[in-house]
Amino acid sequence: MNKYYTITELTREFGVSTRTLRFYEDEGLIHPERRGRTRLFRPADRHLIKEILRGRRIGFTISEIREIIQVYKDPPGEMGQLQLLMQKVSVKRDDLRQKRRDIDETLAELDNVEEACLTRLAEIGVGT
Amino acid sequence: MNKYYTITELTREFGVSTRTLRFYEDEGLIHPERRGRTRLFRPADRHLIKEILRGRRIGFTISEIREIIQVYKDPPGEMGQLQLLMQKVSVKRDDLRQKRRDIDETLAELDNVEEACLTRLAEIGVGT
DNA sequence: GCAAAAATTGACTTTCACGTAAAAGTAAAT
DNA sequence: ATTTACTTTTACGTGAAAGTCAATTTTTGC
Repeated sequence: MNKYYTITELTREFGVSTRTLRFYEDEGLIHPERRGRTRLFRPADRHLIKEILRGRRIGFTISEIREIIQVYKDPPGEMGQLQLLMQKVSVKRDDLRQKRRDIDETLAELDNVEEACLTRLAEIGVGT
Repeated sequence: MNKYYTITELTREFGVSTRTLRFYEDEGLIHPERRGRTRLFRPADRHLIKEILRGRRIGFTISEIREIIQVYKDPPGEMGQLQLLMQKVSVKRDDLRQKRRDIDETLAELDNVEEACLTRLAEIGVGT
């Protein structure tokens, strides 16, 4: 069996264009197999794409995403590299925590906006 | 009294360039006063900049930020506009919630990365 | 086995959010 | 009065992440 996905199956599933997936391949994020020139995506590729898009949603750059993926494939063996990586992880973590605070604050603001809207609607509604 | 801020004071406080603040003015996000040609920022401007940067951190575009700011200055008076706005708010909210999930998942992943690093370090440390 | 649909490559274009350089005006301090 | 530190406008440049277009293959359905 060993299911394969075509490129358009995946573009439909994830709502991205073929150009995007090819771009990710060019950037070395994914390595779909080939039958001739045609790309064949395996479940592993599909999973990777999921992770890529998640990274994208929270604002990681392509190279940041690439870096994370690299770690999984081949964790650095050298001491210095490892320490550097851990530093980066720590920075990223702080960054993400800040983002979460930002999101919470913005969500609260959106609540305000909504309430203001409802009030307005009520006013208008009464006047009609 | 009525404190004014110079542009560089604010760039230092927020870690952005003058170009950035001027750009935000060009984009209609802020409207600092002028003494001659020189910009004078009031506390209100400073506060707005804070909000803009928060929006930026979570990936809002300039026009999305502009939209939110607009609502505060001048909530739409027309019914249709209001409903449209509320729809947008609802979409944004969903978007932000998704982002928060993404962040949580990524934080968990970073924990894994870190642990893998620590394990590696221990291995190497022993071998030395 | 042949047409239609789908996939490929390559080059060019676009959008966003500023960066950068140039040339000149201001303002306070020495 | 001159230096020093900012500030201004104008205008072109840039990098990331794709979008678009065109000209070929390749695959699939019948």
